[in-house]
Amino acid sequence: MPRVSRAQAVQNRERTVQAAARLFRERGVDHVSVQDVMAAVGLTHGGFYRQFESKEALLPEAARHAYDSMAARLTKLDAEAADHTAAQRRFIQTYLSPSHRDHPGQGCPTAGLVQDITRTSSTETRELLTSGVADLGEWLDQPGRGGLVTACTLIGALLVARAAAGSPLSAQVLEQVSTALVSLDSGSSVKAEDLPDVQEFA
Amino acid sequence: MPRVSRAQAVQNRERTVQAAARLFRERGVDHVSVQDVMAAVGLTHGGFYRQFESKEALLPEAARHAYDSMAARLTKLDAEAADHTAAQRRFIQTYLSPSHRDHPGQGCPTAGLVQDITRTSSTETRELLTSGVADLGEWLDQPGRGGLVTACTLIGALLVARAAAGSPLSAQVLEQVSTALVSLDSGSSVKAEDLPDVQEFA
DNA sequence: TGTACATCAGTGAACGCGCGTTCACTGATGTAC
DNA sequence: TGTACATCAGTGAACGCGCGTTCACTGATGTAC
Repeated sequence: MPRVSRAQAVQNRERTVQAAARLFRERGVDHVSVQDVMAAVGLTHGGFYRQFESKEALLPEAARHAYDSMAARLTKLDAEAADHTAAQRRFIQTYLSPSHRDHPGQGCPTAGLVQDITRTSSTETRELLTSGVADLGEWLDQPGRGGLVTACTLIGALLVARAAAGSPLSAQVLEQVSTALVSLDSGSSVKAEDLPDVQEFA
Repeated sequence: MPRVSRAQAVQNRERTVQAAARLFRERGVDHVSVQDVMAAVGLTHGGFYRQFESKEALLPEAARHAYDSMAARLTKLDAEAADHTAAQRRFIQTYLSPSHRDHPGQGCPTAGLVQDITRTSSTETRELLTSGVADLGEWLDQPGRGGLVTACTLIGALLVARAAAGSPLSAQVLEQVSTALVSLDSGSSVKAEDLPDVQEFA
């Protein structure tokens, strides 16, 4: 099996980063072993060190991958929506959907990695979060409501909804925050039932 | 040394829970060993199991301790402030202070433990977070702004500010969110410089 | 194009370490008389 | 109140396990001629 083509090796590396980006967000860095990541790509753990210096070195690459997906999502929303305000509204609804709560692996990198990034010594990784939040804040900016505030509200609500999963409070948080942000946005009161049925964040 | 009085043993147990409540919030459960907790109380690790069934059993007790402190803080704020609105304003300012950002050990249990509680299998612990957030939401409730939304905004802002510590964004988040929440509260624009100098959250 | 050799991606056993947990032991505390 | 004994909080060595990392090895790939 071993000694795979150069192209294959490069692809394996990319898939490893992608798997780590998902697993780290799902379980947190500490609950994902090198073996877990490699198994997710169909390889054994030993080969990991021919591609990465250490497990620690995976975090910045995984974070970059996750934040790139996030940026792509924002661009796509703008392309698909009627205008930026509509894109913002759609983003908020999707962000606060039960689906996003239940699938952190493909979800918001900030929500999935805050804790690990808070404790990492990797400046690079911390800067990824910082610019990711700043960019999201700009994208969410509205007259009368700073985008950074909206971003923090979304992140806090999602994290609380995840921790409270199983309790009625979880859905309640998603609904109340969604309603508050969207109605402020449109200037009119919007009921949770009227929101479009949002399936997947990723 | 061993065989300490009954009263001393009870006190040692309480101090152990207290130390865990601090350390878990500071570093996360996974980065705190049983030895760390016992050493913080001046004991050795072996004795731990005469007081607790396992390390896992510490989390609900630590969480309860932390949420009790939180509840006491809210009560105290109401007692000291002119009215509830003033207490709310003061809470928000303290919550979003650099001091609270830099000292998670005595700070908000939800912000400090969300990640660990999200992943725990302890229903008891999850319920502590759930009722803690619900209570805070009620306490923060205002006409025109659901308290749950405010609570999520505070939590999200604090977590982002912690992860971004060292970057200008960190202080920016604290200031912008504080200003947004307090000015909405009072109905007038309040500048960050005008906020009282808040030293400690705990 | 074909051949011989070097490279190196991936394998899987092994190592070292930290951590949760156990256990025999100690000796002051608490209790029974 | 005093005495003898049982209890048990705390000690520190030891165990087992998982995980990050290393390393000798394999054999297809890539390259030099």
